[in-house]
Amino acid sequence: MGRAPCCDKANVKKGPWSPEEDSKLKEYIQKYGTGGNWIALPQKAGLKRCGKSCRLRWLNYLRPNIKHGEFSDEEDRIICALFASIGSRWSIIAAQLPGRTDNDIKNYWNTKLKKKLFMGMHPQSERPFQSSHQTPPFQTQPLSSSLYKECSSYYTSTTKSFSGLDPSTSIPPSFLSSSTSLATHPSVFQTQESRASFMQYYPVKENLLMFGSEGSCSSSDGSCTQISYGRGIKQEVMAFQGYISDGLEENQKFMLNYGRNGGENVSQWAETPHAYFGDKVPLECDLEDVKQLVIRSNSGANNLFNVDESKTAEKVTYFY
DNA sequence: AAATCGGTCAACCGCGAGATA
DNA sequence: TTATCTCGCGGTTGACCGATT
Repeated sequence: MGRAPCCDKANVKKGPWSPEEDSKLKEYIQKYGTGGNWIALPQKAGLKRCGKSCRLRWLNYLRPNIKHGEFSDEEDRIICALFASIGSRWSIIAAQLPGRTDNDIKNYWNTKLKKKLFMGMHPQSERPFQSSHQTPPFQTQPLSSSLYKECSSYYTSTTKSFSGLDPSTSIPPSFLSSSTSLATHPSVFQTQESRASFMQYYPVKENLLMFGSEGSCSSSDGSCTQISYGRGIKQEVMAFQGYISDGLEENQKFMLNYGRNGGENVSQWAETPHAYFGDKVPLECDLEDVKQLVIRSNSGANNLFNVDESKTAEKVTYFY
């Protein structure tokens, strides 16, 4: 038996939203909220739209504080750093860029940023574009030198590791206070190495790696989950633990405490005592992780980061 | 001036996860 | 435990628009 459709496809309007529909939706949500049920919302609001379509329109366009227009270099850097670290988890990346939506960032990455990155690293590139409909982006603006420096320094072929990201500048403070913490997305960390590399970005405050709280509300659904620290957290150690071996005392152990506190999800990284972070903690990723990341991101026909699996490590670095 | 091409981005689709009955 | 429903995510599509031929 197939999946039931979320709405009556025959009786819903598709395509671009009219200003009238926009104002209907906006007015309704501002007055009554979503009611936690997008499926029922269009009927209540007098819209002939699918609930999913309403949700998307609200989240990506109508909700307050949406930022449109050019991305700053700093935003470029953040996207770049996070993409290298966690891949195409756009909602997570969006959560670190207030006012930006996952859709925005995804579009920006696919249409501009990866080309900028490519051009910045290979201004005289002879690299072939492997699909006939891939246009060499020679006309695009080269990556700014600072961003190029940042992104191109991810990978060091001699050590087969990524490095060069300064944790104190690459990740904005809001990253640390996101309501959509990575801690709630265990699948983000597909390998021990990537877990460790991500964790290196988090500052340590009194022996705790912290997620959540502090009023930042940038998740793509516009909702906030207040994270509380300390008291009352049910100590429920979840799926993953990380080990960081470089820049820390050997095999320093971190644990994610995750659970619910009075109906709220709470999560908290904790470390055993005596850990320290040096001034510069290199970002370490296993080469295979990166290859897999690139290969995975390659499935689309328009992807510029085509990688032949047979390429050497040196050639893999070519793309970053 | 018309046709074609390429880039952008809003919107759609299908799937997995989580909640609930 | 299972079935069903809704939400949210990431990949993809296609309309639109400006540039080029």
